[in-house]
Amino acid sequence: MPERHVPDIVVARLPLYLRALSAIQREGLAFISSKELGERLSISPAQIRKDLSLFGDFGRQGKGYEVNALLARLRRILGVDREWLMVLVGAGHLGSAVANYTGFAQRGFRIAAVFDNDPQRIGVRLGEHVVRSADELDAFVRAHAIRLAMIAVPASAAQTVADQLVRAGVRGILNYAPVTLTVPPSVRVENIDPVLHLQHMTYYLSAEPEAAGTS
Amino acid sequence: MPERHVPDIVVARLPLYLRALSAIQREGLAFISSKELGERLSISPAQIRKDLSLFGDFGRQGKGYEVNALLARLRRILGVDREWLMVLVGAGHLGSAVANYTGFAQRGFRIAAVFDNDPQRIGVRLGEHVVRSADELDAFVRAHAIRLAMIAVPASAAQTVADQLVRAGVRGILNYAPVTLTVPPSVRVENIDPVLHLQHMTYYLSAEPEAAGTS
DNA sequence: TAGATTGTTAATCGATTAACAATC
DNA sequence: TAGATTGTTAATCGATTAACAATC
Repeated sequence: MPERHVPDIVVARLPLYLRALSAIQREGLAFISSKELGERLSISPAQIRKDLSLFGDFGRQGKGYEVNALLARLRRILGVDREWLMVLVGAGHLGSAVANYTGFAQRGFRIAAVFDNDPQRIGVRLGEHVVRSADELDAFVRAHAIRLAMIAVPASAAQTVADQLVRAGVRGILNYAPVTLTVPPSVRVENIDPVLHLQHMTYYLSAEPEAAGTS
Repeated sequence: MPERHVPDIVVARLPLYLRALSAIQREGLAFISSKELGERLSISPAQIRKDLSLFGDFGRQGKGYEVNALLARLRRILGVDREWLMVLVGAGHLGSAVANYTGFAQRGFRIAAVFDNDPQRIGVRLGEHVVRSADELDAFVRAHAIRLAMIAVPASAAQTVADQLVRAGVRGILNYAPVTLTVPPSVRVENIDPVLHLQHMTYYLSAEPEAAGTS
């Protein structure tokens, strides 16, 4: 019932809670306290309680949160209590891996079709898909009212693909290409660039030349 | 010379600056202002100036930042002004895609070897690698003083692999498995779980039942 | 009941932004 | 010079944490 302004940074943590709770459910635990959940996720118990309290009172004093109930509620909040259809654009090495990854369907994200503009790849079988021509992308997205897409094309082609997707009605893009996409404010983009993560880590692994001492 | 306490959130933005500046360099621009860089990245100019000023005075009033010089400096700050060797554990669909991705080597991250514990996969050619037995992992990491690793094994095996890597001396792990890893504080972990990003987006794409109006 | 843990408030902490003198 | 943009300070904004009454 509450559902006040939910900061985006809180929304970003909810899937993490969901993932951890799924594991806890598989372990057969019926209740979990914010303390223990926090330990598993390296998040403070206070933060977990505060985040969850934005959406209602799920906990029970003295016991913690009922795992099944909280899982169901989080799925509902995140909108993953149903199946989502996605299109995948790009059938190279990365696109192939994405198409073959079973984790999407397991968690409710089904790839409805895979597209590429390379004649060499069109028609090729990819897991349970046959790669389609990018020419069919617009019609397919419209026909199936697809709202989610994944881009796994080279950086040079990513913006063009994004423009096509947006025009066809896509509202969320998971972008694997190492470029910042420009889209209208009504469209959400999330980026995955593994090199960015590696560079983040090397900062800490590189002994800074001047700053030898810690203090 | 300055190099005061650098917040981690600033460190996380530096690779983004680096990536954008590389593109700007390819376009042939010699100078870029914080205003224009900010527009490309959807980051405020003030934030860019503040972030960069933590590391010194790179800019020139009236002109902006010299692209080449800033690029070189950022590479040095992040520790990517040299090549890093990595090991990749897991040679399934995802591991194969990672092994074949040319973007790592292009940006200075070289995969030195690929490991798997499935006899079916050991010995198989993967891009320029031949998959090795996981039994050799520890010795290899030590022999080559490897500090970075990527985990692309099933969730159920990820923690065990992480433990092995840490014992062998790895200091940074890029984890593709959808689990939270537990490692000593001296080891850094970055996670990539595409489903988490999708769930983040579906929150906004799902019309909340009760919150029909915007206000 | 005694013990444990929630939900929430207030305090703290940290990050972002606005503004502007300095200066290329 | 006039115009543009930096580096930096102070103000604002927002997020995290500590603490505790409420209560299962």
